[in-house]
Amino acid sequence: MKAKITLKDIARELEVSISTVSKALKNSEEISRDTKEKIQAFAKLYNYRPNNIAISLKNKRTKNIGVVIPDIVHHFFTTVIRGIEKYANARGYNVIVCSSDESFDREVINMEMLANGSIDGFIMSLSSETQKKNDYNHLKEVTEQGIPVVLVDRITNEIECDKVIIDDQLGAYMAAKKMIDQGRKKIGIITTADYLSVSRARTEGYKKALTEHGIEVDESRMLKLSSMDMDEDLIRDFFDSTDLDAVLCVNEIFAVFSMRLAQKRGLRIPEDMSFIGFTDGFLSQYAYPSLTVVAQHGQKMGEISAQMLIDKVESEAEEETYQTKILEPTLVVRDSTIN
Amino acid sequence: MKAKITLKDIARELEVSISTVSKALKNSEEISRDTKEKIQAFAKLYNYRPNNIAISLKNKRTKNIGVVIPDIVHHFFTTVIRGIEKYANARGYNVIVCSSDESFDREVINMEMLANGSIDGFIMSLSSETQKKNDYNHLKEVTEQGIPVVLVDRITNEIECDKVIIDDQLGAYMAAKKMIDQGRKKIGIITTADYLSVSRARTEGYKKALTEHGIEVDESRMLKLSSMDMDEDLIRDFFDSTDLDAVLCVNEIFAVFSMRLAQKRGLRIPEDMSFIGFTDGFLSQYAYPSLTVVAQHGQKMGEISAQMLIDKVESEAEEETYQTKILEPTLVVRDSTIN
DNA sequence: ACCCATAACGAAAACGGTTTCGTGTTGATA
DNA sequence: TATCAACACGAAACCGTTTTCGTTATGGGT
Repeated sequence: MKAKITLKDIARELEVSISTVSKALKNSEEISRDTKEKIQAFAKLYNYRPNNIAISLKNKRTKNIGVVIPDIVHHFFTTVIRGIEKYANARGYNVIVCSSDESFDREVINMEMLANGSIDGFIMSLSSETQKKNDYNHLKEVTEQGIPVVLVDRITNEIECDKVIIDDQLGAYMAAKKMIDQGRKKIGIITTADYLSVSRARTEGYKKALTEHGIEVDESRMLKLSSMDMDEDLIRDFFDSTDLDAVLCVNEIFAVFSMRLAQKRGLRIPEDMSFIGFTDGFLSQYAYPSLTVVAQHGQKMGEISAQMLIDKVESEAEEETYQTKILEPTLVVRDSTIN
Repeated sequence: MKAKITLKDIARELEVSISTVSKALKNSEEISRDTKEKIQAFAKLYNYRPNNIAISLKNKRTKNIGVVIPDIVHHFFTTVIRGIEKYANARGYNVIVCSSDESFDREVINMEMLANGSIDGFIMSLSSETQKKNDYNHLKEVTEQGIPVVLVDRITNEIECDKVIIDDQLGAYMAAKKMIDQGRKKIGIITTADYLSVSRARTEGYKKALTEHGIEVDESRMLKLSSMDMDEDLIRDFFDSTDLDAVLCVNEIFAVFSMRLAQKRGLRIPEDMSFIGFTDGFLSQYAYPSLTVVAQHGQKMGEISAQMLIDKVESEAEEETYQTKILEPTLVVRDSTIN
């Protein structure tokens, strides 16, 4: 086991000072050709690498960014992470991932763990519990310390910071309109409670599309689940008690499960009933029939978030200007809708 | 913006020395009751938190663990990450996630980025390119520096370190046997090239089950894709040219896609053809029909890896003993097989 | 009055770098 | 020969902690 070599080791071995070694390795003009070559050769030979921690302490820059998301396993969030990771790595940053598991407490704990020097900034998506409690003091504390934050997808207006979202309302509108254009009249929606920013927006888009096209919004056609977790019984009851010819779902799991329910009842998809979900994941692609979805471009959102964050981290400027980037969703048409 | 407060700030403000503040905050017996109370109150008031980076530099311990995996979006790996993150967090560690994207170069770069003090140890799953090249010098360098490594799922015998895998051969054996017990005779397998440790083991398990039950292994019933990426055309050709009544697939995507192909050809599942995949993800649960799978218990694997790593990191002992933990897979029977 | 243990605190080194500011040695110039 | 710039390098501060090892008082014991 050969231990890591430090500047001090090189200095001792070559009988020069630490500063000389440091400068030589940075190819400083201050050091003579001979000395530089000697030191650089020695460093190469012993595979010298500067200690990141020491550099972080000196620069007060860690080149780490903290990512706090509600769920690592959910497809959408994994694509966001991939986007963040990809962009961040390209700029020499590492990504520390923490899952809040939709829990307020875990979100707070994770942020506190990271906020004491471990990271240069946060990218986060609020846990459902946080959105429900509407308590953002942990975010306020962090921003007040001057740590940049980018909120992505699940955001709040209570915090002033950069934000990246897709236009959920437009996405739902596009989906509902697609169904309307296909002649559907009895369009249902399976969504979650309104405290989730994205669900609220999607529900609004759905309503807007209906009213704009002269279809009355019927509350009995709207199922609001209490969380993003699957509740098979509630969905079953909903299908039993409601007469529908199209269903919009706020995620792909609800949609695919609903399709199976419909199929088991002998309905043909999309002839008898059409389906559209949110999130363009494997489930949608490989479901049978394949699912038409509103694609959220998670990877793109991740990349943009990372870019906004790193730009802010590296900008000297003290300007307190924040922007909200709104991406346009895309309707990916597959076999669960006509056409 | 209230900047972070340091020991020095407290010391200056209270007109004591830095050492006194440090000791007082650790409730050292050396410091008088009065002084401690005063300092602790002040620290609480100004919300003092020690700087992690400084502590890391001092202790040569970061409380970070580096995770390098081939793909963040793949369901199995996300469950592994979740397990790691869950366990690590409970023990006060953070998780730095890097994706190698199945690329050797990215794997090397990521490890080098992290190996210079940023982490206390690695948990990794080899990229397919690495397994193909069979080049593990980057791992050797890291272990030689005394950085603990735990390999998970995609492992190699070339490196001595702790390992966590599931018994892939057994998993495939169980799956094939299930099909045989149901009277299937023409059992195919869709797998990937043998350089992937897991695929090799699965193929062996499949062969073993067949030969043990008097079924001849027919190479024409074995499709070996060059990578984990979906190749729709090759699978289509395979189905066109091969007479099968059951198919084992090394992941759930291959399986679900294959099921759709079979369905499109008018075959009934599981009556005419049965399917079993690996990885118990959403796809398997919500496919139609739902897919029987060999569950790999990714989260459990992650937790165990994290435990092994952290135990090693925190153990003073210089013992060079490594263990390989082999988990048993579970067959999750659903509707793509009879029963 | 002297010795010494003890309590309470501070100085300083250390972790591994970066960077500013000397400083001693050249050689050229006036 | 005195002056001075340029060159090549070293000393030391600094980032924020922890920790060892003093160093003062104070008071008790004799």
